[in-house]
Amino acid sequence: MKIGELAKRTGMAASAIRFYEARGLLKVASRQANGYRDYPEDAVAILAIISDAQQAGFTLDEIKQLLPADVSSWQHDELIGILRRKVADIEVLQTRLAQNKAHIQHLIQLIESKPEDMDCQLNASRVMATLGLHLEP
Amino acid sequence: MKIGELAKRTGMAASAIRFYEARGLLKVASRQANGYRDYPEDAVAILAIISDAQQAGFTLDEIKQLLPADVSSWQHDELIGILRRKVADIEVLQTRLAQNKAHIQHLIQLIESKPEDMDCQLNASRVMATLGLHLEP
DNA sequence: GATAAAATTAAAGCTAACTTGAAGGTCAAG
DNA sequence: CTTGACCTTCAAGTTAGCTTTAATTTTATC
Repeated sequence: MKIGELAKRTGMAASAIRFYEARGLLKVASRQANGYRDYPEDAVAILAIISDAQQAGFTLDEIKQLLPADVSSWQHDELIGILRRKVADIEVLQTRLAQNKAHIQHLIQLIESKPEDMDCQLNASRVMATLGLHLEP
Repeated sequence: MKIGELAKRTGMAASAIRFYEARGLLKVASRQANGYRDYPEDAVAILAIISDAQQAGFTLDEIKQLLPADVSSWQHDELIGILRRKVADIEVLQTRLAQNKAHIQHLIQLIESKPEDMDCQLNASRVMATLGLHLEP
């Protein structure tokens, strides 16, 4: 499969695929007689993994660790370690997001419960005060 | 207060504070006779808001919308709109994070439940297959 | 055989959010 | 009056993750 087809099948830009190769995420593709890269079917799955891992919040460098050139060389413990750490990271993010969401909702409440006769200036100050008081831990 | 003190009190670098001013997030600071920036106490609170908003996932441009130079000019409806959109964004993120977490945990399960006599190669393939089958929507 | 579509490379460009560096003014201490 | 900490500006550098451009070759199509 040439890079164009691989690009279409993965939804990635050919430039991105070459970029991944340059970064060492993809093992260097074999070449056809004309010099064009020639990919095996597997490449689609590997790029899918890269794309998924990225959506899961892994950086390209982390993904590189996760995907040694030789798939059979995956290190059980190392892999598990990386995955566990990522779960921990996600949990931290979840907590932060929940706090931020609660916070913003609190702000919305505050702003909406503004007495109709309160002027903008005062309301703004009230909001400011709240931000100052509650946003920081 | 000079920029150095403000930096210390907010935990930000002076360069970052100047950067925010250049980006229009902070109103241009008044100057002392010698040309040094001179900040009022309020600046600490404003920088705290910027920092918090950032942690909440707002970009500097969004924060700029949230923080008009003149606090009293906050537009009720506009502000509410921005906040609601941010809550929606956070909810999308929460869903994705939950999915990613579940996914990674599933992988950990798969890898850990590997029969002791299965060789690495096979296990790797199994993991690969799982990734291919389940990571994409 | 002429085009157009697709491939190659290396290098430069882009966005975000800053930091760093250069070159220099200001100020308190000794 | 010199040293060093702190301030100024402006320009350029940094990291991530790609994209764009340019110059060139190959392949497919009319």
